[in-house]
Amino acid sequence: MALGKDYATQECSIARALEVVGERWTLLVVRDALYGVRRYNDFLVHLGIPRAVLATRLQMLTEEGILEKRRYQESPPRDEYVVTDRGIALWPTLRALGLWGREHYDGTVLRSFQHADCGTEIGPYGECSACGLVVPVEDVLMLPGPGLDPDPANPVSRALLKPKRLLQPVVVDQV
Amino acid sequence: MALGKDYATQECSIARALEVVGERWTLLVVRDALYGVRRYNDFLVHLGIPRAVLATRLQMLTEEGILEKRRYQESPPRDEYVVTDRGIALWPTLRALGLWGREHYDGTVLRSFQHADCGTEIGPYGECSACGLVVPVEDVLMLPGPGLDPDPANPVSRALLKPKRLLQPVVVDQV
DNA sequence: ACATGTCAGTTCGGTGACCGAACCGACCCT
DNA sequence: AGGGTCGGTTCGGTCACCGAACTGACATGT
Repeated sequence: MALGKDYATQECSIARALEVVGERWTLLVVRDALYGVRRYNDFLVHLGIPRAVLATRLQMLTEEGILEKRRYQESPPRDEYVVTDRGIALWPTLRALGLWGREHYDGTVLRSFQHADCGTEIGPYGECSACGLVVPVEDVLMLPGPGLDPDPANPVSRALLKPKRLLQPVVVDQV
Repeated sequence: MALGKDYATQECSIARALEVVGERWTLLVVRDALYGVRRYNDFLVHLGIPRAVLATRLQMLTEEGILEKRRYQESPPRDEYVVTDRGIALWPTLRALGLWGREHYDGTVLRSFQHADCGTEIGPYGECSACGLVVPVEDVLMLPGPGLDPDPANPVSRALLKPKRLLQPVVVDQV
């Protein structure tokens, strides 16, 4: 994890988790992967992250089994990074964190997440209160909220304005 | 947040949250606060964190309204840091993160969390399946699991072996 | 009176993670 | 041949974090 070493003295699952996803940018990369971002350049544009840091994070997340590197064309060779089950399992954490940030800092809805089957807003543990179950991530519908810039500069942000289910690859229209 | 600046280009509640609690050690300090740790020295001993970093984090968390500094004796003047509602609201995030770490890395239960009223293990939505409700943090009973060292070196870890409710101040026995 | 100990920090020198910008190689198109 | 894209790597500078030492206010023991 970030800086120096690990949380050596800790005997704690939270500390163990933070050793893997606690570094700067890491959770945002996973978030984007859940949103359907898959390509190096799309992560780069959407996150505004230094190139070297992105390369390091993608490699580390791949080694940890959170992303999977997959060749999608041969010439020129191009790989995409697809989120695995282990990465998908981080959704409740990201959802809880997002709700906390919205509640205590944003004060407005930037994105809303609904159960695709019934339209109910997803709760802090990724559950649908109406159906009383944890909604599978692929059944979560992401919609832009009123607080979101309706005309962002970069094409990935623009592609993420369309309502879409999580995990569905994002389609970036070429200019 | 960690390093340099913020996540400037992001319009996202998750990024906003990480600007506040995304730095190294920060979430572990909040975790300890929820466990009932309140004093500088207890945080220091339990976390094994550099003193300067702890001082910075406590000040920042206080400014952000996640902890509250409170004088508990006058001579010598001593303050304790008590978690506020805003900090308590991070419990679902920490719970989700801990479950992920346990599931994917630890493979054993280090601490278990039960509904104090009925002894049922808290579910993945923070709910008590027996009572059918989301358990308020003060009604969560924390118990040591089989994976936890039964005789830790430092007195704070030892005090946290006793079953106790979250938020209840931890009692460290002097030697 | 004086030494010793505790608590809550601050100070300091060294290391290394992160930053932005430039560069690189493989491939494509014209 | 020239220019553009994609997915990186390299590089110098800055800043966060690291551990250890120091400080000051107070309490305790003799």
